[in-house]
Amino acid sequence: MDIAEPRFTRDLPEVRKRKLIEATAECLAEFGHAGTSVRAVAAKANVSPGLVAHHFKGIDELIVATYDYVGARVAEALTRAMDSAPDEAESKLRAFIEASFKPPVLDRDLLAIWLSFWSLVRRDPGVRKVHKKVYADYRRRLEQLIADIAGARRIKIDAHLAALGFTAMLDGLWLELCLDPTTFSREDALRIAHAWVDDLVAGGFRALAVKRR
Amino acid sequence: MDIAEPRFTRDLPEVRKRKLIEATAECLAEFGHAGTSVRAVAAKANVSPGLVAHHFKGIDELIVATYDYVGARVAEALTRAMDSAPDEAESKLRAFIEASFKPPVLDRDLLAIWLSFWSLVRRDPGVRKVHKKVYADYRRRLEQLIADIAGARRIKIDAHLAALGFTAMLDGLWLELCLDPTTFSREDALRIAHAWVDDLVAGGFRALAVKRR
DNA sequence: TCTGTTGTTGTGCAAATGTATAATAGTGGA
DNA sequence: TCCACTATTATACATTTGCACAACAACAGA
Repeated sequence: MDIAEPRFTRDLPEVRKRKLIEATAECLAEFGHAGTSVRAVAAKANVSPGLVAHHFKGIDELIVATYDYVGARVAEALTRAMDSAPDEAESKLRAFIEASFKPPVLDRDLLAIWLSFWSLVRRDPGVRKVHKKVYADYRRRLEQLIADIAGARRIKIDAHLAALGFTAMLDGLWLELCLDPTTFSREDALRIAHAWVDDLVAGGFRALAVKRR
Repeated sequence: MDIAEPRFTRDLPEVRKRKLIEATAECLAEFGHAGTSVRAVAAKANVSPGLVAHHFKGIDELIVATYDYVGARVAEALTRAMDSAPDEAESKLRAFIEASFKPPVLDRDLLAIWLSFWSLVRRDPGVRKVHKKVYADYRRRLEQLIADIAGARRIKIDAHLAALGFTAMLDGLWLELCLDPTTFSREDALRIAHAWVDDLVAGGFRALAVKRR
């Protein structure tokens, strides 16, 4: 008669870790950095607080893991957008822009995670390393696209500097749009970013032509 | 004989508040958002914890006040730079750029304060209001400069959109430079920003020419 | 010199936090 | 069916947090 219903289910460490990471993401989105504690995450994941300590050293490590996880999903979304675009640099760059300003990239919840992570960058060398790597990858892809576009059109440009400026602009627009979607719109951001590409294609940014690094 | 040395000195509310605000700024810079509590601030300011509660409702209100205070100092620094430039829009814009990428604006400590503030924007309507105002002012000034530059050269451009893109780029560069000064340099950021102005002056950004808002 | 105002202290307390620990019980393999 | 492994729970404990309170004392005005 008594179907012994298990008081808890046992998961492979990787599975449980992923669940905890997802719970952390929810906590950061819902309560912010200040409200995201080991206990809050445990409650959100319906497990005991001790379990979090069993899998992660502390809340900081959990936030880093969350950044890793969510960051990979963002990179995926961007890659998918580029892959489904025609096999031509400009189209891919524009697909990248489009993907940058719609979910899952344009997402208030994502910003909360990013903010928490950024606040850890300064004090934790390991975090700094992860951040460096993620952004280097991010920029390398854009730099390549920009170099391809310029190369095909015989435009002389320091693709490295151009990519720095372009990513900074995308980041800034993304940040502001997540923080306060009422000041300007998705469409404004898209127009601005596409205009930058128009300018690149038209041979603008001549001041960045000289390679000097 | 006994020179009664006062156990504490009495300050006017405004003076004491400023001291607490400065202590908060130091805490945010030193310990980050997580390590900035009422007690930490009190210790940094050499006062009792109770005093903080006497002047501010809680740590959040203190962080907002700190953002207000520091934000005003930043705006001051930028204004001073523009005022000491020749009375011509392009010169002023370039002075603005130069000031943006050197202390006290380019400052790791400042970023810590900004990050804390940003993390409050989402949940607190009052904070959101302050943020909106600060950024609106910031953009209005740049928009005016851009409009002046374009107007003097008979260049058709949507100054509003252009200012949005330009501020986003400055913010992105500033953010990245504060987070990790090793990926690229102050000089890189300056070149990129100045190149944007070069492009504007040369009549670039034709895609933003159509006013459509 | 006295007195009222209020900035300031010091302390206490309940709640929340991180971490450690022993005990428990799912789960796969023998 | 039993056993070993370990994911998981439950609990405890020392700290830290925000908040509240009463008492104190600096300072200005009379």
